[in-house]
Amino acid sequence: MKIQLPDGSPLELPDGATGADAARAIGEGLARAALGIRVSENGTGELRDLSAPLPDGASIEIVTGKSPEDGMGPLWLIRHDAAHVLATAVTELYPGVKVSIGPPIDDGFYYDFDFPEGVTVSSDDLERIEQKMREHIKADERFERSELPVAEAIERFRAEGQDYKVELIEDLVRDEGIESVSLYRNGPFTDLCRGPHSPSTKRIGAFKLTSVAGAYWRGDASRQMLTRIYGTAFLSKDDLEEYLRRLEEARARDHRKLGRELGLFMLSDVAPGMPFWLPKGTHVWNELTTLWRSTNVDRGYTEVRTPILYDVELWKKSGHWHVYRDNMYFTDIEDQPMGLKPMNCPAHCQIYLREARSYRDLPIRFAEQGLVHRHEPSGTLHGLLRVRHITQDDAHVFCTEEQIEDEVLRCLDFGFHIYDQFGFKPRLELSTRPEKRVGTEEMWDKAEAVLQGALESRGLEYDLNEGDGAFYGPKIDLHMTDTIGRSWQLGTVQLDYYMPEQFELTYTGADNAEHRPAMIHRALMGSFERFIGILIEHYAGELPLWLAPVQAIALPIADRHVPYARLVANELAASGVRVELDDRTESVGRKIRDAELQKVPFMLVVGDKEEDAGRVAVRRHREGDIGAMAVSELAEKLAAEIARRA
RNA sequence: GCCGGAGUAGCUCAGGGGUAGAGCACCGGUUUUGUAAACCGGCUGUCGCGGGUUCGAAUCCCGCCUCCGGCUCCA
Repeated sequence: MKIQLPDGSPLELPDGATGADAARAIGEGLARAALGIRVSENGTGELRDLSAPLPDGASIEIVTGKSPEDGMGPLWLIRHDAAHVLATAVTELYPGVKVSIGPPIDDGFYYDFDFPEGVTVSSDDLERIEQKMREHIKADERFERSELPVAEAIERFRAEGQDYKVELIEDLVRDEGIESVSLYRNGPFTDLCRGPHSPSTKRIGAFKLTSVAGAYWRGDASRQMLTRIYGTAFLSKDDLEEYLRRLEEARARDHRKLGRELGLFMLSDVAPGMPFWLPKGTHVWNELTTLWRSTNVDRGYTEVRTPILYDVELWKKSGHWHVYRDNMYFTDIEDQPMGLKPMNCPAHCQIYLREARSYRDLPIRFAEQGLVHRHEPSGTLHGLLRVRHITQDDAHVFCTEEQIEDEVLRCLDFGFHIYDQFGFKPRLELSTRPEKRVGTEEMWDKAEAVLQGALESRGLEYDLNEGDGAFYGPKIDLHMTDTIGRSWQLGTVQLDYYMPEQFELTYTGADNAEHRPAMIHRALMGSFERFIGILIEHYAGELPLWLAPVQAIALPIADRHVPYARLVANELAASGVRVELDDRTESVGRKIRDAELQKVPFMLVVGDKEEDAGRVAVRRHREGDIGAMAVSELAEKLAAEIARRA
């Protein structure tokens, strides 16, 4: 048989030859380094076991530690291996444990177990499990693949009490009509597994179990809670250490830690999920508000303010009572049931309804820094990134059918304009019609086409999230990741045909007939809370000058320089700079250190020399001394930089 | 909400049935400082909350709250 190598050259092999044979035919070194093989038949490549026979005429590529990862590469293989070794160790250490699934993931792998009644595993147990895993890796056990008819496989796993495996096979039979399954054995452990695997356990260069967590079987909250053990594996010890070091650094950028250290906000047991904004954090918030307000004016929005508490009848009409009640807070006022708003749309509809609207008025764009409350489950709260008190940079655009496309594009462009300001590169997601929805198929066809068209007309990459739209319309979401890679939705642009219907919004057309406007719901930053949280992590607390709570601090060298330092501070303040004065009786080294730790962009050191010359010695955060300049020159420079929002 | 872990001074953390500790912060004093921590002294606590066991509980047990990591949810 003949196969083709990546450089296009052919390789002749005996019939029935395997990937391992091919590697050996190319070279002993390659054979030793080989972890897997990528086999392409008819153009589609697939990662396979080295032990699998090669099809005649295929193109192959031996996967080694140096191969690109590209979705499924060397790391995928050894992490998959490591998951099996983890299950091997756990089944040995905990007799009676049931195994479920254990895939490789972005940064490592996990395996989900159902431990016998009364057995709990905590992070204290990980070391013991790692020890056992090391034994199996040291023993360099081979991964051996075998196939078994479905009936036999079910019988086997049932006999072993491995109910989850039985369920998996039964589902594979039902959904894919398979007749046999593949099993992989390494040492004493055999697992139902599609593969592929590297040749043996020793290929796992370095690994570490990282955490224990709960996870529902099949991601279904109504089913058994399993114990998930997370780990990570790399080809070398150095890679592992580098990864752990990066994780450590990432923790230092955590907005919750920085928020406390920099005095931006606080959280308290007396109001879980509802941040308190400290004076410094409030400056950040206010700067963002100024940006928000001016850009909304620039783009034709008018600002409104609406109540946060409404008669429950409104929520019944809007549909929230039916679909969103569990996420809302209710109270009675003089026996009248009221609900705190979880969204601003019904409020903006009330304003729309206040007067008769003409097609000449459209589009009408109401923007509000809208305060909504949502009952987020207690276990999901997370600093500023998941809160119950949410201040949205919300807006609703009421427009005609013909205006929708243009308005959607304007929303997106507006969003990118804001994100550019911070150097954010959001990941885009298009969510389409969910199973539970309102409106006609034609409406959905058009709405989805409009959103997709908007993305494509801007040449934007996006992930399609089928069936995940709002019940009233599809949406485009803007996502950012936090410091350890968790994805958070910030902005959203949604097309809504439902709310105008519910509230009977109308406008008079050129034909003098009544028409129904469409509604675009959009929040671009998403919420101030979440946006600032991401902002803090993005900048690692080193906010750009215009956002920095304290933009400059005057540092007198000795007490006798305090009056001059105060003069300097006053002059800067008069130019609109947020400036402080450190008049403590401390060494200048101490004052600098404290200002550096507070990440103050400009430190202004003043002593005899500066006072005599009417100048300040300027020190830039992290850069150090950048030389002396006249106070007026500095004031001008800072004011200009702040105005540019650079 | 679910699973696991944690909660001791403002912060970071030690202690683990018998008088509550350290460093930093804070306060007082001395030093008057030239680009990342001057020196000396002092203060600081419902050991998350409630109940129980005990002669005695921060420590053991039960319930609750909050936080952390996941999962579900949200989007």
